[in-house]
Parts: sequence; structure tokens; C-alpha cells
Amino acid sequence: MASTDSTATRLCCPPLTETISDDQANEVATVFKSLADPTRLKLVNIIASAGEACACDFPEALGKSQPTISHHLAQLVKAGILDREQRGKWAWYRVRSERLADLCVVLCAQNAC
Amino acid sequence: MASTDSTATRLCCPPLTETISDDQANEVATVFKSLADPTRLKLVNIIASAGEACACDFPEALGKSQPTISHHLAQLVKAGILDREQRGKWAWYRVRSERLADLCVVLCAQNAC
DNA sequence: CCTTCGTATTGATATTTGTCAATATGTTTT
DNA sequence: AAAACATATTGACAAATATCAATACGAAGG
Repeated sequence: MASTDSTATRLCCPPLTETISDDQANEVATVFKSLADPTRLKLVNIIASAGEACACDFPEALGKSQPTISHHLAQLVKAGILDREQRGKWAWYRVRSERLADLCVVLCAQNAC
Repeated sequence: MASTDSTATRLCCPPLTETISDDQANEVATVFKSLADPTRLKLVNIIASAGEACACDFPEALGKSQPTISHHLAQLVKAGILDREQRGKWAWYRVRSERLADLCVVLCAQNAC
């Protein structure tokens, strides 16, 4: 039996009593996958630390081709990690903090906190 | 310019002022990668919710072959997510909560909280 | 309208990855 | 020592992925 005491004060969220479903596992894995690449992590990090950032700056900042950057950004948007906004001919990106927070909740549910 | 107000009370940890290094990005990406698979997520979830679990139960529980399970467990151990303990002929696994908490810190550093 | 320029898509390729059958390793029991 | 059983490793293969060159799309500005 598990040793979780459900009465204790917890920092984040309650521990899971049931195991996650196939759908949940697939969904969460998809989001983790979007963060499981150094280039995408750096994109998120740059955008998060700047508040928002233009796609035009990433190829030089990361030493990757424009199509590669575009591909990674699209993946992050599809996973719900980034928001995209067109401004004239430039594309600006922001981090969706709630989505990152969702991941924290998942981690906490595995007794991370 | 970023819109982060460094004076505000924060739940988890301070926001990053500098972007992460190549090494950091590679390291964190590796750990996220270990969680970026539905089968591995379920392994972690089962082990976390039970406190500890024996490898012998996973093939049936997850509908995957024994070598496949063994491979996934090895990846999680290598990434530091699981601890392995040999008991007689059985292998028992536990979740390394600190390592999951480390990921929360990374997420929080991207303004997740 | 035509050009320019930023971004997205397509096509191609090398690498990585998830999976299982077959086999090896290692531990316990007889 | 030999048999039995749990786990790990090897080999093989299909599928997914990261990357870039070439090209297409779309929005400003002349």
C-alpha cells in the first residue's frame, strides 16, 4: 500500500488515488514531448524571460535555420505552450503560463511536492 | 522589454533573468524526454500512486512486452526519475520526488507560477 | 500591381525511438 | 549443479523526428 497521508497539508495539489487513463497519458506525454528538445526549451526560455518575442530573432539567436525554428514554434503552439500573434509581417510569441502550471500539477500529483 | 515585476510575491521561485545555457537545455530536455511517452508516464504514475512497485507487474498492467517495459524503466532510471532496488529476483522501483520537483522549478522559472 | 521581406510548407535525409522475438544474465530453490 | 523464474541485453524493424534547401504564402510599401 502507498504511504500517502491524505490529511497532511500539501503545497500544490492532492496525490492521485487512481492511475491516469490512456487518454490522459497520451495528452500529457504530448505536452512533455513539446518540451523535450533543447531548441524548443530555449525558445520557451527566451520568450518567457523577455515576456514576448518575435520569430525573426530566433534563427540567429539559436543558430538554426528559419524553417527549423518555424517548425519548432508550430509544435509549441500546437501543444498549447505558446501563443502566436501576427503583427504586420512579424509573428510574436508569448508563453501560456497556465499550460506550464498544468504540467506542475501533473508532476505534483506524482508526489513531486 | 519584459513585463516581469521582480517585486511581486511569487509562489515558487524567482524568474530567470538570463537565458539557459546549452548544457542546461540539453540536460532538462533529456529529463522531459523521459516523461514524453505515455507508457513511461503510466509507469511513473503507477509507481507514484503505490509508493513502490515491482517490475513483474508492469507487462500485464500496461499490455507491453517484458523487454519493452525493461527498456522504459531503464530510461527512467537513467534520467533520474526512478530509483531501482533489487530484492531477491525482483526489481522494485520508487519515484525520486526531488527530481520531479526539479522540473517544477524549471517550469516555474518560465513564469509558470 | 509588383517587389520585398518575414514566415510557413514541402521534400528529402539522417538520426532517434518504441516495440518485440530471441537470447543472455542473474538469483533462488531443489 | 541443475532447474526455474525475473530481468536485462541484442538484433531487427517500422515509425517518428530534427534538420535544411527550395519553394510557397502573405503582408507592407513602393
